[in-house]
Amino acid sequence: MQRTLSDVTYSDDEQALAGMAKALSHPVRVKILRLLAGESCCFTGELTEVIPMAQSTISQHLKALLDSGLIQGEIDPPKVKYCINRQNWERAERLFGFFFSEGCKERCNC
Amino acid sequence: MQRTLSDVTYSDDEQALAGMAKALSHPVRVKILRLLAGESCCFTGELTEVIPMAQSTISQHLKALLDSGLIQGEIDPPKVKYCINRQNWERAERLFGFFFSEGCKERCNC
DNA sequence: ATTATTAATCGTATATTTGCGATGAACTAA
DNA sequence: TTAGTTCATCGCAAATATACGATTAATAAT
Repeated sequence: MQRTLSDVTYSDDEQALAGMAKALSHPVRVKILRLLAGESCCFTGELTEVIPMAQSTISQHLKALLDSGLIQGEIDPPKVKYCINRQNWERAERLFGFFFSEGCKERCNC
Repeated sequence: MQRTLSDVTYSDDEQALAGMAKALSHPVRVKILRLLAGESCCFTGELTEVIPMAQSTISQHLKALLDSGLIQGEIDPPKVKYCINRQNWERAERLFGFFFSEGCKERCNC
């Protein structure tokens, strides 16, 4: 993308929050996270049984979640067990919690 | 096993959370929200002074934030004052808070 | 009226995302 | 070995997102 103007700079928190939000910005990824987090750790195969999407598409979304750090994969041949990454999950919880709680305080006179 | 594609259904919460996350999925929108929420309500013009992006681009991002419901606009000719929409902001706070707190409880044995 | 200011919208170019089927890689079981 | 299972990756097409400059609309001030 063309960037002829001076580049915008972002704080670490802004980038981290946007990155986490991007991982959550597709409903099927929210659904996958709920399945992984709420019930138990899942294998990819179980996800394809629950979500009517091509296996390759689900694998792509899992990769996006892996890249965000919100989940981790554990090889258990021939399957792969995906789990919530507790550390990053809690970091995301803090980031979003702080973002929403600190925003729009008494100074915002709308 | 072949299955019928393109018929994934999502709950209201899944769609709402993904929609809010999408609004937060670009760092400049996070920055705009922080400016609107943290300091004071801003006019668009003040944003263009702080963020080195074309006015049309910032206007596009503001429109995305408007569509998400996280902000609202108040016409104050010839300017437009954008503010956090408290109601939807708090809804987003609850949605994200619940999502992260309910996920990955004791059942998740990773 | 004319001019200035402000912000939305239009048109365009490019980048990214999304989804699928096909294929490949790694491992197991026979 | 051969065949089967599981999941990642490739290649492609379509949709969406991003960013810009130019233009338009609305209003205020002169």
